[in-house]
Order: sequence, then C-alpha cells, then structure tokens
Amino acid sequence: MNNVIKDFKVSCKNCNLDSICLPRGLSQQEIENLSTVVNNNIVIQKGEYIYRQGDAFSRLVAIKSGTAKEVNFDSQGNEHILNVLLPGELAGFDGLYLDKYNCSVIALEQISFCELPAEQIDTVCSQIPGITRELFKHSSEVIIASQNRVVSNKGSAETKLALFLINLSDRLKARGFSPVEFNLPLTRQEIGDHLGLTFETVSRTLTHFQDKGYLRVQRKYIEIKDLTGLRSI
Amino acid sequence: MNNVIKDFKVSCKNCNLDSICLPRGLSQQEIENLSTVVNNNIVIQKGEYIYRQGDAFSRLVAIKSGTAKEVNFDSQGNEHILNVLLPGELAGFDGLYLDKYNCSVIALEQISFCELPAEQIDTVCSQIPGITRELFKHSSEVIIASQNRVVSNKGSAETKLALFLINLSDRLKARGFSPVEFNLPLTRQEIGDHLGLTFETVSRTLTHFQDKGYLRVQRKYIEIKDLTGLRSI
DNA sequence: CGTATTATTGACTCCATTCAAAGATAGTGG
DNA sequence: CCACTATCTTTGAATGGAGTCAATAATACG
Repeated sequence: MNNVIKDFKVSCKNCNLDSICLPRGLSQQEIENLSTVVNNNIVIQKGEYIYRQGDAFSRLVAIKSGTAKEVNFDSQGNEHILNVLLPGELAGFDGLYLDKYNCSVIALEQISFCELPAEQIDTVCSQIPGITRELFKHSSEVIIASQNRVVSNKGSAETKLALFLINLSDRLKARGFSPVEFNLPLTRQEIGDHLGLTFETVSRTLTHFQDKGYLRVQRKYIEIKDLTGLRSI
Repeated sequence: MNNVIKDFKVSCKNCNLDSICLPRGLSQQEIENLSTVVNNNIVIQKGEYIYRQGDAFSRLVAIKSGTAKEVNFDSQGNEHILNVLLPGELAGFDGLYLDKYNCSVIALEQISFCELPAEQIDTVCSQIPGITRELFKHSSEVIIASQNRVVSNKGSAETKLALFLINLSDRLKARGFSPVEFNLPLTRQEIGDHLGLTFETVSRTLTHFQDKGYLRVQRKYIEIKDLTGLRSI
C-alpha cells in the first residue's frame, strides 16, 4: 500500500541529500541516469514497513525524510533493534545474500524514502560506471557502522548510552541537523533493547546525565550541554 | 613480509572451499578467469597481520586454512574482537568505504589465505559478469553476520556464550569440520572481550556448562555433548 | 475526558565484576 | 631432560551495578 508520488521536481539530481546518499560519488550525467530508475519520495506512516524480515529481496532504499528502525525478530519472537536510519542512509543490503531480507525496516514517524528496484540493480551497475563502486562503498559503510556498534555495545550502561547519543549527534550533524538539540527517535524501551539494557536503566542513566550537567532531557527531547564531557565517559 | 607461494596445483578451480568462498556462484569459465588474478596460499604465522586498521585498502582476502581474528582498537587503545574468521570466509570489505581498513586481521595460528588485489577489483567486476553479484552477496553475508552478532551480544553470560559456541559449531559444520568437537580459536580473555564479559566469567560459565552436561571442556578443546540443550538456553 | 502508552523513581535481589591466589600448560634455554 | 618463565586458566570471596518488581506520574491520542 505504498503511495508512489513521482514529483519531477524531486529527483536525485536536485535532492539536498546528494552529498550523503547514493549519488554522492557520481558525475552529473551519472546522477541524471540514476534518476530515471530510482523511485523518489515514497511516503509511509509511522509503524508501517518498508520491507519485512523474510520477504524476497525487492529493492535497496534510501531514507529521504524522517527516521526508521531496522528490527530483527529472533526465533523466540523477541524484538532486537539493530539500527536507527536517518535521512540519506541506505538499507536493504542484508537482502542480497540469500535474496531475502534478514530484518524489517519500520517507520518511526511519517517518512519518505526512495527505492532502487532489485531488477534494475544489474543494469544500472553495468550502465553507470560509478554506481557499482558507490554501492560497494555504501555496503562497506554499513559494515563499518555495525562493527562500531559491536564496539559500543560493551561496558557500563553509561558508556553504552553515551556512545549511542554521541553517534546519533554525529550523524545528525553530518546531515545538517543540530548535533546538540534533537528528539530521540526511539522510546526508552527501544533504546534499552538496542543497547541491551532495561528501559528503567535507560531512564535512570539519562536523568543521571542530566544531574551531572551533560544534557537536558524532557521525554524525547534532548539538549546536549557538554558534548566533551559526554565523550569523556 | 608475506611469503607468496604460487602453487599452480592450488587455484580457485580446484580448491576444496569453492562452494563457500568467492567462486561459489560462478561458472567453470568464470572461476578459471578469477584464478588468474587471485594470489593463492599466502602463508603467515600466528600473531602476524593480514592487514592493519588504518592501512590503505589494498585487497580483499579469503582465509584458506587456519583461523584469524578481526580486531578494532578504539581511541583509548582497547582491543575489541569483532569476529573470528574461518576457512572460506572473506574479509576486507570494511576497507572499501574510505579506502582504508577499519580493523586489523590477525592470524590466530599459522594460516594460509588468498587475496584479490584492490587494483584488480574493477577489472574483474567488468570482465567476469558473475563476480560483482557474488561480491555483493559476500558483502551482504558479512552484514547479516554482524547483525546476528548484535542480536547475540545481549542477555546473560550464559546466553552470550551459548550463542557464541552454537555459531562457531554451525560455521565449522558448514566447512566440513566436526560441529561437536573442536578447539576454541580464542583464549578466555579474547572470548570475554568479544562478548563483553571478563575472562573469569567465561571460564566459570564454561565449567558451568560442563557441570550441566552440555559439553566437555579442557582448555581450548571443546566437545559438545548436548547441542539441543545448549540451544535451549 | 478517559484510556493507553511511555516515563520516572524507589527498594530489593542477583549476577557479573573485581580482587586475589593458585594451578596447568606451552615454550625456552641450559 | 629438567628447570624456568610466561601465559593461560581455574576457583574463591566480596563488592557493586544493572535487573526485577512495583507504584506513580506525565503525555499522547482517540
């Protein structure tokens, strides 16, 4: 039930995310060619799926606006949040190995995204020279991000949460958002799940950070007041 | 100081790992072409590096025999073990994003490996049709493996260690080794580091598993006696 | 306005860490 | 071959931090 809105004013070549998203390493001509096969600005609502774990691989996607979560359900049905996706970030590479997705991507609010259909990937790779290399780079970026996540998911609750906030701040900054003032895309429960903590511990640690003067927190709203201090944890 | 031994009897086309390694999805002709650019059977000793974190990206590698560890050193110099590499597994995709490696790969014993030099990747991708797709699949496999690692690295010490052993067992089985009798490639210290535990806890949990009859452990040697029981944890 | 969801805070418990000591093994050199 | 050392492993006791259970508060949403 995705609502495809083909707005010709919004294609890759005049998207404000061109320096982060798939086109970032391409020439003007290559971006123009890419635009002809990418479906831009598909809009879905909070809670809806971009794709589901187990579905046949059908497309690579790029978040255009809003945030989404990558979720894996284990054999006992427990939810594990693997990652938060921000605008300009790509997803779907996990579907290439066995031609089916290893996780689900769920919108955390109303979002828009773009898709590169699976059946187009081979042709764009052969027709647009830079695309193969760029897809490998994005895939590699996903690998590095998950390597860094493994590194961050150790240590105390304070360490984990501090690293989570710093990572979020850095990525928001890279996308032109404020790195010190933002809304958490996840609930305490979801953050806890992501970091291997209980939601009570997440809540307590956030107020603890506030007491120490590192940040100001009011439900989802976060204002980081001492990023250096936070990094020192 | 890598010792390149070009043994023409051992190329991709008659390697026993052809069903797991890079050639697994290729035709006979494609494998033959691949063999001309892959350097086979480079041998290094325990503790030596295949590549180092921060080095310029120079090659993708495939472990041929023996085991290796992927290690990331954080800004404070702490070692984080990201993964254990078994025969037939590829590494180096983390180097594609920024043209430098995000982690080091270190031999855990004497190993041999094969390399696809960086400067050959573009040409083999364009000359051997199946290779691009196969590289994407391997890259995707790495992503899924690290997603699964994020899922496993939660819960109690028992859960983490059980999942670690099961994962190792499954991968050994896929490579033709015994899934119930093997030597741990890592020390207690390294396992603990990998799972976010102390080495004392790893040691205690292993003896606890032995007491419960799940396995028999003698230093590095492991004999799994009740894989079903282990999975039930 | 009422209900469901999300978040905060407190008290108690338990599991993993920490600190400490001793035992086992592999590798080295005399 | 044995002694010697370094490394790895096991085990114990005490501590502390995160989990659990529970109650209340704040917010969002229909």
